[in-house]
Amino acid sequence: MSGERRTEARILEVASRLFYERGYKATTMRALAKGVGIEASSLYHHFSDKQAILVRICLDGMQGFYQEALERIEGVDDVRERLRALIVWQVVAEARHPYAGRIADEQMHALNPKSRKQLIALREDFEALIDDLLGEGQTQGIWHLSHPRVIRLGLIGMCKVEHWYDKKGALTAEQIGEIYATFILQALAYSR
Amino acid sequence: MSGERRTEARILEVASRLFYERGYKATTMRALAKGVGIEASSLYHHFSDKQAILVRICLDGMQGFYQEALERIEGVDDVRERLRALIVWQVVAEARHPYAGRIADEQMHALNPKSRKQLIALREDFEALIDDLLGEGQTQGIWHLSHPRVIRLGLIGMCKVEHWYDKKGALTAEQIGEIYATFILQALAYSR
DNA sequence: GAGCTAGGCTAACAAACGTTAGTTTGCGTG
DNA sequence: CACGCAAACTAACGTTTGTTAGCCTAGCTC
Repeated sequence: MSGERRTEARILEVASRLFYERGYKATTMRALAKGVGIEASSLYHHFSDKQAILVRICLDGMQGFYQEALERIEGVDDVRERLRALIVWQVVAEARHPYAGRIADEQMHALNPKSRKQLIALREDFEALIDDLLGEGQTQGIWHLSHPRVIRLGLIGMCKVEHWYDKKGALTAEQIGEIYATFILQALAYSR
Repeated sequence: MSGERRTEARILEVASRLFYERGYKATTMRALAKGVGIEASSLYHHFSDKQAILVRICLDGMQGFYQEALERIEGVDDVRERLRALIVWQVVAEARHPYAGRIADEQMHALNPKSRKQLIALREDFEALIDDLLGEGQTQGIWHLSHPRVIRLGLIGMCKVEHWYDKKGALTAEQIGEIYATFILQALAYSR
């Protein structure tokens, strides 16, 4: 049985789901262990403590999200297409790594200060990506926003589909992302 | 000192803030009591148990929100203006009753099944309001949406400003709501 | 085959938790 | 003034929680 090298991955998987469904504090180590199929004390062979599990989920998730965001706009020249790519990616990312995004949002208070700072920094990096993009469009005369930051916050809020997105629904995450991207670009095109 | 008839209101106030900041489970009755300025056991003179406090916050908040939503569109004829009113109200409501909206979203898992059902029903009533509105605009030929439900979900997500709205910021909640309403109506006008 | 390690187990601890019991205090009313 | 009640208190309860200690076993290495 010890050939199963996946225990750590399974812990992260189950923990993500439970932290998402019940919250960090309300998820007990015993419940987590039961979900994985081992005893609570065995969790400590893979993680130093409960906090370390949360840190891994939040930081690894956010790091990967930001990294792929960069990759997806690399080499794309048109401002509109870069923005479209980022919007689609936000939606797709939530579908691909379910729970991680919302945990990072909602369980941030449960993180130790150091990790929380890192997480906030990563999020701000991503936000800066969008702010820059909105600024570029502005200087290029593609749109005219009097409150770009408020719009940016709205865009990000719009893309938080995790709490209703259904894998078995009629639309894929890509399709939903495209719908939002088109919607947003339409509004931007006629902004003043 | 018993002339202070506000203890119950203060409990709800402090509990809202703590449930929002730390989550329901992570908020202890002792911490709540300390915030109010009484002992933990004294909380049980005002509420039967911890759960009852959460129920009050979620259900009363949602009930009030839905009620005023109805009032705000009553007598408004133009579809676009009704939608604008609902969008502004969503933003304003979060600023007026801080925490309540996000608690209802995030701590729903901590609610007993019965109250959870009631809360979901209220939320669905509100969502139906927007769906109807979007449908009306469609039949009147004001916009053409191929996926109105997805758009509705996006609109609601956009209005969740509670986690960044700043009372002392440059913009009032009304102003932010107007910005979003204008943005959304612009996108709708050119949708196909 | 001896010995090490990874990864599981059982049992237990100390702290923290929601809640209850019983008491005290001060105000308003008959 | 006696009484009832609202609202606070102190003290304690039983449970749950994160975590630790110590033991066992299978598989790999020398």
